[in-house]
Amino acid sequence: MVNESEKLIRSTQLLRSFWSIQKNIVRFVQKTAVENGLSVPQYTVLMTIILQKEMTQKQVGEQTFLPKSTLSQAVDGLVRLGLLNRQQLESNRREMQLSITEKGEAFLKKMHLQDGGIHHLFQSAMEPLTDKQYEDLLESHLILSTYLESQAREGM
Amino acid sequence: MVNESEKLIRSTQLLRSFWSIQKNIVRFVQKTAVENGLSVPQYTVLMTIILQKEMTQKQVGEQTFLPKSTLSQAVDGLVRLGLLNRQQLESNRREMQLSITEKGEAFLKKMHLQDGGIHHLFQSAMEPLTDKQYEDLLESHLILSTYLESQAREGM
DNA sequence: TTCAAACTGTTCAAAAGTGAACTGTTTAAA
DNA sequence: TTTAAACAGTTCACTTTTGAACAGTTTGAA
Repeated sequence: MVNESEKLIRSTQLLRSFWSIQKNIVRFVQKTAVENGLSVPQYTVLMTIILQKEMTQKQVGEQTFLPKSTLSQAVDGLVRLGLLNRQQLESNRREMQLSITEKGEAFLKKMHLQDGGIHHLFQSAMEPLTDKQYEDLLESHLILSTYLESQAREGM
Repeated sequence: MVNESEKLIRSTQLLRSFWSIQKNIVRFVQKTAVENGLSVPQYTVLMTIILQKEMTQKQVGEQTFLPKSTLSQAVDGLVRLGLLNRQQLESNRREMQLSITEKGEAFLKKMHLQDGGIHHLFQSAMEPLTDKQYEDLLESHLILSTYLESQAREGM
């Protein structure tokens, strides 16, 4: 049986555990982004859009939680760099349809293969994990993020 | 057997998995911090120091990866708020010895018990995890963070 | 000793991020 | 229709974060 104070200890421990990985991810994402002339929000936007090739700015905002002014500026920069296409949605002219350009795709691909980049680093870090550990990890993360996302919606 | 392209897929998937949790943690840490009149770096510093009660500013920097100008300002604010003690180390007058004040400890404790705070949220999120899943999760994270930390040192 | 290099932290100008007010669009109630 | 409220995105002034130059301290080679 797990009492209240035990639960607080556990949640603190798990948070610290995530934080210790998180700070490293952020550090390397930052490094990778800056080396390629992007800000962290810009990198985040690209990584989000590449999954579906085409999304509205609104959807990107919902997925990333970036404040809309930050998002607007990030997108603007990416468009100016020629990495994103942006055009009003005909069905609703308030919304912006975003899609990654060929240049954008090539850019991301190059970034990911980069030596010393975050992906390369993570591949090495994962090496000691067994297949089972990897699968379990993804599953546990999904359980947590599902709950967190559901809560996130509320405070908006 | 896992080939190179499979490895890239996996590392991308795991990174995304962490990111989806991370963005929620950051969001709530931000919220919790702001509600209590702190910046995120300040909250980070407090959470780091509470573990050992007493650390040098240098050590805090090594643990958090905060740029030293950010760290300096964060600490300065915390000292001004009366949450941290700061004094030169007699054994090396370049270094600053930091310790949490009673007020600081009480402050953190209050924050952690706060309803709707990040700890409260995480406790609920963890509910569906079995003990085994929890243990495995911590273990896998430890494997990953151990490697990441060892690499982090290099680019400094 | 002396003094140059390494170090720890601070300062400050510049860069990045963000809240709030705004523009233009859509919706739907009157 | 008309029009007020809701909505998506932009702008801009303000805040926060950060790199680079700096001040003071320590180290160790000469």
